[in-house]
Amino acid sequence: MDSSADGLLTPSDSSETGAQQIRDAIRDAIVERRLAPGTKLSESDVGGLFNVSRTLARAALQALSYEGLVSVEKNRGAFVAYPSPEEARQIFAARRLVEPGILKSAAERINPVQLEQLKQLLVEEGRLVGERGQSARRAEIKASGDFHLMLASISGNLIMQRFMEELVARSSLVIALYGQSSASSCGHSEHADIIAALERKDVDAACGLMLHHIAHIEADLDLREHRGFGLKEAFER
Amino acid sequence: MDSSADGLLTPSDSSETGAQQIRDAIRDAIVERRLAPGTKLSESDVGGLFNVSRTLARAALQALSYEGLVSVEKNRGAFVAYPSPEEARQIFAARRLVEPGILKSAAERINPVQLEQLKQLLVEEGRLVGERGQSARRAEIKASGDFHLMLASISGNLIMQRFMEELVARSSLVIALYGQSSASSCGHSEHADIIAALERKDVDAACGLMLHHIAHIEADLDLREHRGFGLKEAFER
DNA sequence: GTGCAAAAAATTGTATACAATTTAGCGCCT
DNA sequence: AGGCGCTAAATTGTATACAATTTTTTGCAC
Repeated sequence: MDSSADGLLTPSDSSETGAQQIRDAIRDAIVERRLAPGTKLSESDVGGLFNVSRTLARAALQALSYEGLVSVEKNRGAFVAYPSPEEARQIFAARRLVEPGILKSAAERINPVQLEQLKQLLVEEGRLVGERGQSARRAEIKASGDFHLMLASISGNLIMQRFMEELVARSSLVIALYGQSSASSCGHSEHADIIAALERKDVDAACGLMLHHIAHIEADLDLREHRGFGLKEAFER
Repeated sequence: MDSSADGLLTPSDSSETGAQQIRDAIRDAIVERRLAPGTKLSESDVGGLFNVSRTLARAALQALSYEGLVSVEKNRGAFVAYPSPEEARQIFAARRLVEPGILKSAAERINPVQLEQLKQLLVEEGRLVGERGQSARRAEIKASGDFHLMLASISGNLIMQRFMEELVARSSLVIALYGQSSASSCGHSEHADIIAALERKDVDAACGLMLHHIAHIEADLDLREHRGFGLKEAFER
């Protein structure tokens, strides 16, 4: 099993092949938290790692910066994004703003096959919650996001789908930084509730549950300013 | 007077200076419809035009492709995006989904100064509607978009603001392709109505007016498939 | 040992060079 | 005249080379 659930329906970007693969690989590493926020991503290192020139490495990094997963600072290089608390709040505000609408749209268009796929995703997610180990944890993170992404896919709007991809990926970073309960799966049953509401065509309830779900994730965050002390502050008292 | 209203609050991208400027220049050209959809943007030409190497030209084009304003096809080059009718529908669906939420958020946070700026934007827009000539038309297009962008800026959410920038820019392309009444200003008074509702704190009314406004713009579109015949079809009857 | 300054090393910014692919032109055949 | 295949030109994909900037190291004074 590899990156798996990209089988949703990738926009088929059509641009250069090389940089694309690198971008995707790095993105996966960031989203699955194998790369910690703030990590330096030097062009030479990235290029060397994938056996390509700096040109492609740079293009990949550049692409990731447009998605907000990497921040490139002029003349200093690229780093895995380190979203500020304020940025974190805005990411979740955006999700609250957008996801009910996506859900509503998805509810109008969903067909039995898609509903089945959604449920399938859910049991997969449930299975991973049970399993133990780093690898399962990573897969669980991905699966949890894939639920939201699948809804966006069902909504049939590619633009919103891409936007959600960005938001979900960035959410992963935020949770990595500010999440408290290590179990990111706290919302697994909530996914089930949303599907149930969807199945009985109760759109309003589904939207309410979605908002509740997002709020729940956000409630697990500790968004006080500079929680990681700056080394000086850490020893000042 | 130059590109003017970038004074809103540009996210200050921080990446490379060179490519940025080129990207912005080309984006302006696309949004103001000096570059028609489908126009080929060869890397050499772009580079030559701005006196930089292909490297920077390519980076700029790449950046624009992430915004959906340029479509780059592998081994074939970059073209000013030519959104399909379906894509056009999705762009406006996204706006319907997102703009009421942004407006609501803006209404909660707006202060008198911002309200004044918004009104200022409106009179500026009104002035341009009256003027005649290509240059005024372009400025009017920009001003019309700036209204929506300013609301996003007031909402205080940088992520939604950037998303709206993308949507507004792409809308301009859609209107260029499928718009019927040449006057894109048909919705000028509607902007005023929205501000009026905003001023009397009637959020629901404002949202309703916004939806009406977007629907109004969309209603001016002729989204039948391949309205521009393919040269063969054009002479077949 | 600490602090500062200059030099060296490393890294990014940009241009150029070469390889791969597509597009256009040309001749030839039917 | 019209279509087919080949060659040449143009264009993109990728790597490398050089310039500019930042970071680290080194050396010296205190």
